[in-house]
Amino acid sequence: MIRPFQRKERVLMRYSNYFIPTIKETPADAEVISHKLMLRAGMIRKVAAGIYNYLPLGLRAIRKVEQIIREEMNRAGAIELLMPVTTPAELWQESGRWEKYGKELLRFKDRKESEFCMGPTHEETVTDIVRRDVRSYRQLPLTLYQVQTKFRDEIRPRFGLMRGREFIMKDAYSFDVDSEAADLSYEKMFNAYRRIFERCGLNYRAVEADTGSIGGSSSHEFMVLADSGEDAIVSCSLCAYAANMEKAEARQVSTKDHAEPRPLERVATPEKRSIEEVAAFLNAATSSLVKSLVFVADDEPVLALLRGDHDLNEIKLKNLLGCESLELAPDAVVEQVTGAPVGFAGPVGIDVRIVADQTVAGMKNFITGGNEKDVHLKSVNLGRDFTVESFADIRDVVPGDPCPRCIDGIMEIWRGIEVGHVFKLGTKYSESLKATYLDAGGKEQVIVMGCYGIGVGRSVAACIEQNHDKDGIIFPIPIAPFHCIVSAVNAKDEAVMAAAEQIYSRLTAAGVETLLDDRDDRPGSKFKDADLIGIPLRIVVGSKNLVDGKVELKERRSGEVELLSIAEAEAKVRQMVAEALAQ
RNA sequence: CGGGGCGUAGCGCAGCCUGGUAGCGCACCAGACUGGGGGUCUGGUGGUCGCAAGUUCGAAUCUUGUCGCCCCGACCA
Repeated sequence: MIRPFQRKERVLMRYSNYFIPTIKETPADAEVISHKLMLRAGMIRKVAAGIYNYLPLGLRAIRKVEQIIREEMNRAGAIELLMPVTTPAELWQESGRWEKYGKELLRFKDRKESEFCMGPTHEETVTDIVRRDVRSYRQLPLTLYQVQTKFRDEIRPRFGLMRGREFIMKDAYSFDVDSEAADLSYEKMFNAYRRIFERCGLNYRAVEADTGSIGGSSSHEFMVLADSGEDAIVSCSLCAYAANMEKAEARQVSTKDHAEPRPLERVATPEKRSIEEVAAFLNAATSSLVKSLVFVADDEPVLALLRGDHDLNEIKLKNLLGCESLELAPDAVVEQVTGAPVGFAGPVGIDVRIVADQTVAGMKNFITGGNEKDVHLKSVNLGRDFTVESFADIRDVVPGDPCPRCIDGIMEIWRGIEVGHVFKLGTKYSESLKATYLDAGGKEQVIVMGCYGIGVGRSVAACIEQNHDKDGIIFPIPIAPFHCIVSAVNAKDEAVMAAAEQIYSRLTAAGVETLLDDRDDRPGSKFKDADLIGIPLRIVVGSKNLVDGKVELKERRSGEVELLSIAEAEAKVRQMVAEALAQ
């Protein structure tokens, strides 16, 4: 039915006409706070594992983040385009990733049996664009970006938007004439990222990251600090050094044990397998033990040694060994290599490559496994009892380690959510896909690339992890779905509704994104909803105060309530929003 | 991929062990009262018990298979 005269009324963002299906009870399968709150606040709904509907409120928050990203990308000189989700297999075969990417890559065939995949990232596609139409150094540098849905068939999607299979990502790619120019592009993007996460109101750290299988010279991750974060990051208490745990350097501790070597001793340790068990049984500190781990590196067994209280860092070990695959050896291999069941491995009298953490180099008279069931060795010493092929940093940093960069700094460990990642790619894709240009001398050169991602939905989730209380979400104004909610306490009171609508209209006209809660509900439920969905500012219009021409202004974060005249309240809201958006 | 668990109304769950008319709370609809922090009462709507096969006079309940989901681990960006 067409009711043209209701058009104006429809334009009002009335809660009663809008769609914010909030729920009181916490859904059973949500683990982290952001997931719970996004479901409860009616922002998202699950469609399948790791796949979500973005409901209006959730979409508005996502759009806010996207908008900030676009503004900062554009400011940094990047240019927006849009690439398809569907990518033909040929491009991926050309780069070699069709085989390498594994099961995360969702593959499918069209009716003609041609193979495609859902893009988990777009290096291939964007490089294809550039190689077709960029010929000359005059066309460089060039940075292209898009905001697009990605699909990665994660083994275990979890935590709502935090680790979904389908997710919205901003990905940018830079193209430069040489690595020096590429460094400049990288720096521009790095700075743009700082601005983006600052504008989003996130408490984050930019940390050095391992470049992993993608290669390239350097990489930084932007980590939002949160206890629920899936990544461990370390930072120095004094200087600017910060890195992902995978990458964080452990400085060689110069504590050298000068004790005289004692004679090697065999001790019975029945059923004592773990470091803790052995240490307790022999009444020794875990740090006086040496942990021996058997790994299989490209089918070859390797023994890795660590001080008992340290953890192995597989990335570092993998980089040290320079192998393609690395995994902890299965029990059968351990038994074959050591001649003993798991739990009694040691370096003495063993015939495989031995690498050790640098900390081990300074140890004397330590305890190791005896390569025999229920036997450990005491007073084991390097050189005399066994030799190590190489010493290197192959352990995880632990809290209190000295900083690798400054003199007095101490390492601290945090949990973080990776919301952004910047990479110097080098020529990995431009080489395999033959993206080249002619330099000023007319000589063909390979383009040097960089890539830069931001998880948009994940940023919203991370924001909620950092901004909530027992009542719900507390959105920072820049990414709030609405800046202000006008609650008409008694929706049946005409004076109240009229005043609320006027406030709503004036705020909206002034650029304040406002939601009018006109629902005929009890005040309690309306307040609970407003708190839950996290609108930063709330104006409450009630009949009692309205008689004196007053309304209530409440700030969600502080809980501060002020009784103000309508004009004052409007002015204050406008000012607060303007200030928050001014950055 | 290995281990564990769960699929019963929109949501949260009970019933299953010991087979015999499918239940509770919330939500939803109607009405009344109520009206500044998820209110009360009355009456109602809604489920082929994930799906399939089997055992049985009879299956939500027992058996097998299958699909989906969740958790831990391995793996991965």
